[in-house]
Amino acid sequence: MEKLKKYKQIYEFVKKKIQSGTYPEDHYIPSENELCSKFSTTRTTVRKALEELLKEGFIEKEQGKGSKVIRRSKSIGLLTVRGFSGSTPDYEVLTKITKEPKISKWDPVIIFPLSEEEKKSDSIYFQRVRYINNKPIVLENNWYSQHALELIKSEDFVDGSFFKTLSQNHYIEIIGSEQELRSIAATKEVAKNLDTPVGDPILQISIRFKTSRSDLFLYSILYCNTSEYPIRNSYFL
Amino acid sequence: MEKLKKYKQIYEFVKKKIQSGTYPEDHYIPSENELCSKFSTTRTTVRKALEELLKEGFIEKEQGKGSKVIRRSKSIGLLTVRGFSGSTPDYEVLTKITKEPKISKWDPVIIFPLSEEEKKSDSIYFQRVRYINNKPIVLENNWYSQHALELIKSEDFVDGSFFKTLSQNHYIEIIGSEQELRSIAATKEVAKNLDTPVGDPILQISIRFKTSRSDLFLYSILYCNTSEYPIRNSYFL
DNA sequence: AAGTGGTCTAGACCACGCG
DNA sequence: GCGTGGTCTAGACCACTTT
Repeated sequence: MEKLKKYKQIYEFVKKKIQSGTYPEDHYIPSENELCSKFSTTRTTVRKALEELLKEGFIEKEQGKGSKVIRRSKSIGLLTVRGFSGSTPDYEVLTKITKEPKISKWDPVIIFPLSEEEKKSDSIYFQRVRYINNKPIVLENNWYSQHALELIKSEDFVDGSFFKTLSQNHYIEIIGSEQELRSIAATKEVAKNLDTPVGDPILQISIRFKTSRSDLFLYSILYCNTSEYPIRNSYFL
Repeated sequence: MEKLKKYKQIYEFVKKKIQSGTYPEDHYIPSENELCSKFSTTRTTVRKALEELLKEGFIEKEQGKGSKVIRRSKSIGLLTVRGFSGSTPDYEVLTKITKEPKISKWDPVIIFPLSEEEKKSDSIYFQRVRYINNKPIVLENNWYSQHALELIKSEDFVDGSFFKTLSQNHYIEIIGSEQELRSIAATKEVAKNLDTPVGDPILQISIRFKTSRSDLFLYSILYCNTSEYPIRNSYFL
């Protein structure tokens, strides 16, 4: 799996230009036809790339005018397939591993039904805290099945990113996710990690990531302090 | 605007079959090629319809096998373009208007920037409570600009649905939304309407709906009691 | 080998915004 | 009138799953 799909190339190209500021906020990106000639492809493929940028809230489309870079507000665009690192705009983001990956029992807080193979196997579990501008904002618990993928130590994470590691070292891609959202009161553990009073309202996001390997799912439970950085989501078409 | 777009026809066709149980949970729907011949169209169009069903969590795709109806769990699939009525599975849903549509000032709780025309105009405001199985689950505040659309009385809502009214009587379609999620403590008003203690964790969803009329946006702020019915979201590809 | 969904090509016509 | 994005056609080849 060496070759990047064409629509992914276009997606990455435009995304980088946006993130680097080459395409500034509120400005129009090149038209679909221009991107077509630039990448020697057709509108179907270009539109597929733009559609993904649309879903992730990087651009918005205006019929008859063009596609415009969205003015990014102070909030984190979660709720997309990609993990945390791919979803925050330009804040200073920092991740600390609070519990190293280790073999453990499946935690009953996981609300998604496990497959038979997963149930028979133990899980690999690790915990991280995500900081934005030096404040702890998200506590993240992660599990995956030991039968499907070996234990990966956190020092082996590529650029500190678990998803990037899966992609580059194991050729595993995330192809989708299901999420369930609840508002809960901070437990002692959540409060301690997010430096917030016990009982404060916290957004709990339970996620099941689907991967390109049909026997491997990733399960995450995020606890988000949304008081300063709410979660963003957009939906089009 | 009489004619329904073809991909929308296919979308509605499959969605109805799923909701009526003709395509049961966990079963495969007709293949893309079958749908092509049924509707005398090409895969591009069929795939566009299925993509929307995918985004809204009605189906999932399995490469090499087919598209399967998703087993629906006890949660409300919000966070889509469509409003509440289009997003809950098969529970008994009931809506009560708690504040009739009337002209009022814009409420500063709206986090989205208003256009100049909107600022110059007053807003139409109404409030509803959504019940699932006779429990109040969502308190909904809604605004839109008076300059863009007249006041519509709640007794004129088609099937009690505001969005259906817009579509059928005013030819206005919802084409997208932006959302921002926060976990908050229930205020007195929220607590009273949702029959829950003051201070309980509540999921607040602020939404800006884009419509086919470029000068008209709909603004909603939902307060959701997620303790029994969490909010669902899925994301693919 | 046959059928499925995933990607892609090379066009077409339409609705919309703007000068 | 022209360029933009929105919809649609009619194919092609690929990767994957099942028989």
